[in-house]
Amino acid sequence: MRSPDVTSAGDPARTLALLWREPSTAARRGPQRGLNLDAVIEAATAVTDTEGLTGLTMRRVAQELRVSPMTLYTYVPGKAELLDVMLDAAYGRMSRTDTTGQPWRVRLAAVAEENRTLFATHPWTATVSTLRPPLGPGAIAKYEHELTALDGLSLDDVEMDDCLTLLLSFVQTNARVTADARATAQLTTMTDEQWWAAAGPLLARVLDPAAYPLATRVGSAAGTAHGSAHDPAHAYEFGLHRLLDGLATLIERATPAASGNS
Amino acid sequence: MRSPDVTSAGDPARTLALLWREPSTAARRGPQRGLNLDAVIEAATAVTDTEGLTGLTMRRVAQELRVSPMTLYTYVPGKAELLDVMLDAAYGRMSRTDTTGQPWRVRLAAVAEENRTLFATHPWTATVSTLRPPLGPGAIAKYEHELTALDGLSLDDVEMDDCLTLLLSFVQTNARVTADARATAQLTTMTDEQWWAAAGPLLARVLDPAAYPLATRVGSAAGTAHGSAHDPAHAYEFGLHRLLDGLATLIERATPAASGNS
DNA sequence: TCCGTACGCTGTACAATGTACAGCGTACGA
DNA sequence: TCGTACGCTGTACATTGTACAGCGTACGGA
Repeated sequence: MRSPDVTSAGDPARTLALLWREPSTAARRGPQRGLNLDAVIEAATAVTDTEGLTGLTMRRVAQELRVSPMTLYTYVPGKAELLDVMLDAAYGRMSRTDTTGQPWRVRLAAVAEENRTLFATHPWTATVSTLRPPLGPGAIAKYEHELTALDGLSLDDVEMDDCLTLLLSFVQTNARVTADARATAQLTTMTDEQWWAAAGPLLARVLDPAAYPLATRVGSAAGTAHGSAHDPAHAYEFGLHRLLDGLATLIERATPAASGNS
Repeated sequence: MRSPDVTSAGDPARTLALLWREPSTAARRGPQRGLNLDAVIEAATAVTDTEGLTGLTMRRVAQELRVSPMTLYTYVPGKAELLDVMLDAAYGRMSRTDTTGQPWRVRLAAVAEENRTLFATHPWTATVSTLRPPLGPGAIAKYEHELTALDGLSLDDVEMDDCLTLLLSFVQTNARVTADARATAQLTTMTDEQWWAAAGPLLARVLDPAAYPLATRVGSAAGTAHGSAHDPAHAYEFGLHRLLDGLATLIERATPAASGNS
């Protein structure tokens, strides 16, 4: 697999058959299978949860299952398809809170929170580009559930998709920062705090504060406010409120009296 | 380099020295240098602009410069540091519109547009995680310039950084989709449209519309509205307006009469 | 003028990864 | 009972970043 970690990079027909567990073509012959697809998914997910996407190698998963690397290829066409079924399975396991009857802000906040939990449980899911989503049962159920949070408002179908895309995109981007921080810390054997502690003084030696007054003032203020340069939890709270405020002007445009209602 | 494409993955001291072009330690001895750092940056940027981050290999850049791969290591400590100076150089070349005196919405829209232009000119810059930004002259100048767009409003320093981070994060995420689409198309030798044309009918065979009414209705509506499943240009317009609306409630909180003013 | 040495440049080599390929053995259907 | 489809495996190759050692150059000091 090349560097962009993307879903649906394999053959669509083969991938969809795998996602929907289409039954095998003919009667079984030969030796009994020692594993099954779900066992492979489970092992691969366990490895990736703890070691990140860089730890997801066919050899590593095979080792976990006490099997030769090439054995995996009898359960999965390739690594790209494995990633697809892993992600769809994770989508399928997400909890889906029933917020029927609640104000739209509460409903959307719940959707955001469910995705945030997914990204916290499986950090690698935040770093995968789902431009071509895995079209499996998990992803479809997730999409259906999340659209219900936007149903019944005065939005047309395209606007519903727009709002959901914007919201999920924000949550994923925020989670990606955390996942990247973890991966970078492992890669450089240095936490963000350690890196700033090393880079800050070096920067101070070459940087003229008079030439960049705002940058030095705001940069140091932001740096000391949160522990490091970026605080994803703070950015999440801040961004989610701004974003919901922004959606409010769209959702409540015609009926300002309905503020906060479903 | 491992899979996450991140900045500042190398030694901070070595990287900062490179970014700020600190003069070499002692008097030159031995053969004349055939190249210089800027030539390497230029060649690497040209390669990456056309072939994406996957095309950025030391061998490929060396070939461009008609030099052996290992020669590059006399100009740059490693690939990680090369990426840093490439990015900082790109930041340094960005145009910085003077929007002094304009309403804050116009100023922030200009900042967004400048970044959008960067990502359009150098798509790979959108796919790099700048969790630990390259602390070079280009990045600092960019930060200073963008903060001026938020100066003079009733925001404190931390809020200024919050707003800028949220805005830039949105623009980058939007651009990353476009860059990923390009990379995926090249990787799979299939455009997004072709992929949907292949996957759509396959999905229709296994998907029960009655079980997922919203997903099928909204999904197809969104799909036909824009040509494909995602239209980054549409998502940009939609998201930027929502986001500025959301910032408005913060910026204009105390002085609602100042709506749209600087 | 001449030489020692610092340094630019290069070829070779290695580790890690996805996976093509061919072989080996198993157990089901006839 | 036997042929064959199929599960599993070892080997092998291409692609990466880059460590290492060698080779030759040209400057600083005599």
